[in-house]
Parts: sequence; C-alpha cells; structure tokens
Amino acid sequence: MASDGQAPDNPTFDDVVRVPRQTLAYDDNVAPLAQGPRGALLEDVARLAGVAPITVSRAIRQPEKVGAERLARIRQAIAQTGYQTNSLASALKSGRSNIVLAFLSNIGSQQFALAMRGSAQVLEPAGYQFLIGQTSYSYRKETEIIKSLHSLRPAAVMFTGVIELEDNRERLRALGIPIVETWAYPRDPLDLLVGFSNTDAGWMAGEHLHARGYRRVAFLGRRGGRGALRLKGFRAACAVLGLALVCEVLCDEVESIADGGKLLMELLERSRDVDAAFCANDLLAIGALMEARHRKLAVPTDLAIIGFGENDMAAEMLPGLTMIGVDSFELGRRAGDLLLQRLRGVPMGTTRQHMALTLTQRGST
Amino acid sequence: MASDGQAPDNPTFDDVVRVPRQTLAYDDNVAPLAQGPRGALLEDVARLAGVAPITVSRAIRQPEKVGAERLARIRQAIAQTGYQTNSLASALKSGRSNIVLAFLSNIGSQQFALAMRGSAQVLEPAGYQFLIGQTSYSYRKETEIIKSLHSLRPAAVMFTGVIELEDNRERLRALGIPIVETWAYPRDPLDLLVGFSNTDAGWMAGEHLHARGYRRVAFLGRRGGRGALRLKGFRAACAVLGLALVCEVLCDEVESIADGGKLLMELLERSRDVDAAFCANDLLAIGALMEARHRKLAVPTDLAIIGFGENDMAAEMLPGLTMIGVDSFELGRRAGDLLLQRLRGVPMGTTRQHMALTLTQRGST
DNA sequence: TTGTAGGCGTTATCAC
DNA sequence: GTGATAACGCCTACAA
Repeated sequence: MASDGQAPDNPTFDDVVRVPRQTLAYDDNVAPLAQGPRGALLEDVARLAGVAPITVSRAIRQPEKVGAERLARIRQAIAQTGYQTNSLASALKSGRSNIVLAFLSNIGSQQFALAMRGSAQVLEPAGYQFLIGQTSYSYRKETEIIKSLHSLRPAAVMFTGVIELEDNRERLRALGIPIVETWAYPRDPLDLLVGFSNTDAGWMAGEHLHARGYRRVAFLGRRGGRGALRLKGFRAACAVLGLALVCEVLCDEVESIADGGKLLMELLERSRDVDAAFCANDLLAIGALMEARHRKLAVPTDLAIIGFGENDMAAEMLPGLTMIGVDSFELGRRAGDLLLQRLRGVPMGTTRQHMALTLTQRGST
Repeated sequence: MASDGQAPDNPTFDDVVRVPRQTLAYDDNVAPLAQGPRGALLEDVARLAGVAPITVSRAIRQPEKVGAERLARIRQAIAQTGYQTNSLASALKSGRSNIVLAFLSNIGSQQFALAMRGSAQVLEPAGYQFLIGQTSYSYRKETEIIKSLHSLRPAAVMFTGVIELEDNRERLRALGIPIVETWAYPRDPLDLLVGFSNTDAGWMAGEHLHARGYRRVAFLGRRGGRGALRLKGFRAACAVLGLALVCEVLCDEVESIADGGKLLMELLERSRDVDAAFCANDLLAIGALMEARHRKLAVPTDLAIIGFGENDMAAEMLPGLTMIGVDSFELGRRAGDLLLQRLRGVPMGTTRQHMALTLTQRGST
C-alpha cells in the first residue's frame, strides 16, 4: 500500500468485486454465451426450429405474422442458441438501424447530460440503442459527423442545438430519418423541435433586473450561437424598459467556471459603474459569482448576477444564483417521445414543442 | 416578445444564424451533396474513374498499392461524386467497423466527460467514430449493452470502470476486439487498462488527515464499486496510523450534490465527535462542504473535509476543497492511445498504465 | 498492380 | 402463414 504521499510507485491492486457466472436473476433469461467469436446465425436457429431462416426473421420482427406453434419453437431455439440479430446486416439490408444518435455541442454540460438521461429513458425501453457523440461547437466536426450518418443509417438523430449550415441541413434532409433539434426555437426547424426561445430568455433577464430595480446592466456571454440570441433579447428588453446596457463582454468559447471569472474581471476593468450582470450560461454565472466574492464585492448590493441555464450549484451557492432555465430532463424526454412517435408512424399533431422558461429567484438579485 | 414573466405563451422565434451553402472553406473539398437518399456507390466511382470497384476500395484503404495515375483519377472521381464509404457494408464484410464505443457509468460526471474529450481527441483524428453510451451503474443495462456489441462489432470498446460480471467478461473476450477498462487498478484486467488504485486513494486520504493532525474521522461514500475500494484503503490507513474511524456513512447511489448534504446530516446525527470526513467522490465532497457551511460549522476547524475526484468547483469554493484525484483528460487520452496502438497492430510493451494520484491541498483540511 | 468471383447475414419481394 | 430467391454494398481470396 502506498506509504508516503502523492504518487505511489507501486500502486495497490484494487480487489474489485467479481460476480460469478449466472448468479444474477434477470427478468429474461440470460442467454448462454456465444460460442467463439461467431455467434449463432439466423440459419442455425432456423435449422434447430425446423423452419426457414426468413420465418425466424419474421418471428422476431413481426411475431403476429407467424403461427403460434412455430413461434414457440422458434423462440425456444433462439433462447437455446443465444441468437442475437446482427444489426449490421439488418441495417444494410433494410436501410435502417435501431441506433438513435444524439450529438452534444459540449459533453461536459450538466444540462445536456440531463437531457440525454431523459431521452435515454424513453428510447431505450422502446428498443433503441441510444448513443452520444460530440460536435464540440465546431462546424467542421458537425459536418464530418453528418456526412458519416449517411452510411451509419441511424434510426433517428438528435442535436442539442440548431443546424446552421445550409449544406448540413440538406444532408440531413436527404437521410430521410427523423431529426430533432433542441435548445432553441427557430422559425424553420429541419424536422422535429423541442426547444425554447433564447431571445425570450434574454428578455426575461432584462425584465427581471428592471423589476428588481437595477438600471445599469452588463451582458457576459458567447459571441455566437445561442449567446447571440440571448444578447438580442436582452438588448431589446433594455431598450424597451430603459435599462442602460453599459457593457457587453463577449467571448468565443466557454469551457469552464474559470471563464466566468475572466469575463467578470474584464467587465470590471471596462466599467465599474454597473449594478447587475446577465451571464448567458451557467458556468459563466457561477464563475462570475465566485470571482465577485473573491474580490469582496457584495452580491447583490454591489453587483447583482442573473444567469441562464440552471445548474446544481446555483441553488447551493451563497448567495444562491438567480437563474433562468428549462427543465432539461423533461426536454430530453419530450425529444425522445417525439422521435418515438415518428419512428412508430403515429400521426403527429405537432412537430414542434415549446419548453417553458422559468426564472428562479435566489439571493444574487 | 414575452412581456410578463415566467412562461411566455407566445415564444419569440429565435433568429438563428444560417450559413448558406458552400461558404465555408475546409482543408478538403466539401463534396457536393449526395443525390437523393442513396449516395454514390463504389461502383459509381469506379465507372467514372474507369477502373474496377475493388480498385477504388483499395485506393481508399491501401493507396500505396494502387498506381499513381489511377489513384489520382480515382480520387478525383471520389471528390466529384461525394462518395462516402458505407461503413455498414464495410463492417459486415470485414467484421470490423470504425466505431469506438465508450460506456460511462454516469454521463453527468465532470471527470468522465473530461476523459471522453481526451479519448476523442486521440481517436477521431485517427479516423474512428467515437460514440458514448451509458450504463447508469446498472448490471442489467451493462449486460444488455455488452450483448448488443456482438452485432454492432465496434472496432474497440472502453469502460469507465471495471467489468465485474464474469458473464460479461466472457462475452467481451469473445468479441475479440480491444477493450480498455479504466478508473480502477484491478489485478486482472480484461485486456487494456488505464487506471489508478482506488484502494490507494483511500489510503492517501487517511494519511493526509493523519498528517494534518485529525484523529477522529468518518467516511462518506457509496457502498459498492469504487466506493468500497476507497473505503478499504481508508480503513487500512486508519488502522495502521491509529485514526479512529468513528463512522461509515454509506449510500447506494450518488446522483447530485444534494446527496453530499444528506450524508453529512446523517453523519452529524450519528456522531458529533468527528473532526474530519473523507468523501469518496466529488459531488459528495462539494455537497458536504456546502451543508457544513449552511449549518455554520467551521471548515476545517469544526470539521475538515477531503474528497476524491477533482471537480472545477473544488478550487473555487470557500474554503477550497482538498481533493485527491487523477488527470481525467490525460487518462482518457492514454486510453485512446492504447486502443490506437492495438488497433494498428503495434507491438505493445505494456497493456496496463497506472495514473498517478495527486492530492491537492486546499483550505478544507 | 489490377481484376474476377463469391459471400458477409440479413430482409424485400414475390410466389405458394 | 410460409418459403425460395435475390440483393443490400463492400471486402477477402485468389487469379491474372
């Protein structure tokens, strides 16, 4: 065992728990393990059940079209052999797989992660494999990914954002699969949409600051994408309500809490005559609040802070952070639901859902 | 635009930026869009280039085996048609795809997310599609996922953890693909390993508390998995160094910061005669520190707190949280590197890498 | 260096 | 309700 500090030269082995074979009871039978790298084929099952391969295939996909007796025999044969459909071959022939792909612009975001849980909770029980990829806020990567979809043939795709490149929109349409965009409320979504208005979010921030009596405000946020939309709404509110938008501190990327501190410092350098700041995302708001405290600025008396996005930390901080946000988990769940309806061919009333924005006031304003 | 508060009935449309076609310059040519849902085939490219399909296939995979002149013609034809390899068909025939799958036990974890970025940074430039799934700390789901791998035939798989079920280990071995386990240091990894000793992490926590003069300590953490390993090391350190391990507060799952608060409350109910607590993960440590502050406990004088796992927040809190952790990004990067070596058939010196644990002392101890 | 033949495992199509 | 046949798009094996 390590005996003196930082980096033990001889790490102790972890005695990881090992669960022996077949001791866990599942609802379904745990099939016997495949023999060797090549598992049972449709043909093997068919031979065992005394039917044609195509009948086994049907028994799996459309059991109602197979006679009861044979169905039973086939099911037993499947259990015996541990047969698993080769989804590659299946997808190649049918042109559609059971994979649903979600692409996150940032895999580290708490909100996106929550949404993914919501979607998975809906899609996985329905038999889809839910996998996640990242675009890292890069057009370049987004394009590569979307190109690759053409041959991966997922059943559906989901994005935490709106596709902006016309080329990519075209490519996605050409796939002919359900697509959900989220996290914004554009006029013309590609296909399905579960989102909210970032413009309104900015407006709400301005309105709240005004209602709380602040008059000289600042914006901290990303220059592009949803940041720009939130800024637009914020500017509009300031103009209408008569707030002085003293300072817009913009950046290109937000990677961590530390960025919030940096932007706040920049703000304070540019102007000290500001009584409230709207931080256009959760990390920025948390970072700004911490930096303010480090500098002994009293929040909210010296500077009020409102953020967008919700985050577990917001409620836990002192003072609590006032945040505008959406229920990300629910957003993900609904996105999954919309996809499911499409995939099942249910006639759809609406293909666009709006998520309500909520403002949770805490101590920071 | 929303005019009064919480949930606007008529959300404002976001005027999302739209980037028109062909205005972005990439290093490679952006191929023209595929015509219709069915893109160009190997055969189409071959016809255009005046060669056999197999030659095109080779030009893509082993260009050195194709004559220079034809290679040029083929490449032009590929660009013209916008041909994209159908990875399904390719994988079906060759028995191997270019997808690398990583499974996270918890998609919301900051550390896991960092590791994924590290892996992606290595694997994606090498031409692999890096996708992420979740096991949600469930044996059941893990089993389902591993079964499905059989037919998805990824090039390799990665887990943020060690596979504990013997059945699943068997299934994974049968796949015959590179496998990386991480986040622990077991005696007998399935294949590749990039990990650290959780047992040592627990030991280090005990050692640190001892060195700082604390004598009556508590453990807060998960009952199973890595929590149990960290507890084991912590217990050992306490025994050897003469610390009184007054209280072990255990739980089954950790989902959010709030759980840390709950466990701390439980601790305080069970015993007030404790001068330091080791929280076996980042959320627990953050939650416990916050709860302590809410209760006006002075940290570290009334209660010291040390956590495992690192987290952006740890350094930002007041007092800063002393944490033991690993460089998750680097861990992910190395895991990706190991996989790449395997996939490329590079003879490997070692298939097991140990990541150093580091203790960062901050104000909380 | 290039090409031919055949098949990966499944499912669409069309007969029975 | 069931089965024979062909084909999805590519790549391995072998031959030229």
